[in-house]
Amino acid sequence: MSEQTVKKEIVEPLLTWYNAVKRNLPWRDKDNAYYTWVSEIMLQQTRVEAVKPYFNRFISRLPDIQSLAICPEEELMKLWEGLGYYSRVRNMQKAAIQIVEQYDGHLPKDFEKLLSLKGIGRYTAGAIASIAYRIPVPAVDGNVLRVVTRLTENPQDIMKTAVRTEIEKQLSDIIPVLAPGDFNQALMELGAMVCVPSGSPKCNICPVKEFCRAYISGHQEAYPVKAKKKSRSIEERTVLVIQDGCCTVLRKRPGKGLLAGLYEFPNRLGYYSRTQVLSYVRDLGLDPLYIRELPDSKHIFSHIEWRMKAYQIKVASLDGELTQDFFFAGREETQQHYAIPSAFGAYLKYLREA
DNA sequence: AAATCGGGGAG
DNA sequence: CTCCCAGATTT
Repeated sequence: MSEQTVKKEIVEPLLTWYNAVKRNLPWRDKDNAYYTWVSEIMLQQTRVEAVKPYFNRFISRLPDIQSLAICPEEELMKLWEGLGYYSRVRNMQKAAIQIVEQYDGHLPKDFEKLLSLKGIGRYTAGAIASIAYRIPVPAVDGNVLRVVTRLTENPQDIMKTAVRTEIEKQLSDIIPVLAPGDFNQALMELGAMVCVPSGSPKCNICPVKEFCRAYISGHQEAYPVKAKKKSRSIEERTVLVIQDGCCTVLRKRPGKGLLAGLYEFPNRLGYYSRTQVLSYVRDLGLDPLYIRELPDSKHIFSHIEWRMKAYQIKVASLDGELTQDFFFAGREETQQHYAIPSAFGAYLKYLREA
């Protein structure tokens, strides 16, 4: 027996429930498509609570698409520092430039045109179109996939593209023309607050439980179905906090790959001994005066885990140039201008000991 | 279709 | 620990 489709009867109770209990979020009900865009990019794979402190600061500094388009890279990355998935903000700036050039600085009021912009996929295009412009298109994120697979007891793997496409089609058939944005947000709000991903869903307070096959059968926890993730690989690294009288050595990471274009303490793959570290520091053109070990730390990315051993090395003040991309930076200068990812968070405190 | 890309909170 | 989060892009 094939799974049934999501019922049109959920629309009204869902909208009523949403209007009664929705959270007051900084980007919600603001009638500004740019705010919707920024919030949706920040919210990709990121919890509402994590986004809150970033959103207002970002909007204050970059209040419109034009200002985003011309923002210097260092400042842009600093605004995103700690939020992760840094290509999101780089893509957003590329799109902003395109919007200024092609659309007179206004987000296009068209799903396909939104979809063609950098960093805007099917979910985000649907969210902006429906929330900011009342265009009746679905916006299927992880919340919606969970809610809908429970409503319909859909046993398919939600990671498969075909499943999401099918759910988009089902939702397209019931999405209310008068309030598409509220409907999409209501599904997401329900997923975040009631039909939750961790722990038991709060079916007792669900406005659409009577239309939910999983609730009726008591199999809520069986959905959504999702293939198990591949396990993370482990990388052993040695992190170097190299300092003269005032400053600490930093490096700008390559423009592609992990943490692209962010700043970091010099670090090497593998665990180095003191002797190996001193040899490496001399190779950089520096004159080490003394060395001590710092506490180990660990950082978990989505697909890699760094296990870090670290050293603090005092070096003589330098006359000439450092090799490669390395440079000395003061503490204040670093905090103001250089975005350093959380992976190095355990060693930021030593910036002050330069 | 699978891999890459961050960081933090919940259980 | 594992899993997930208002996913998109690259390979």
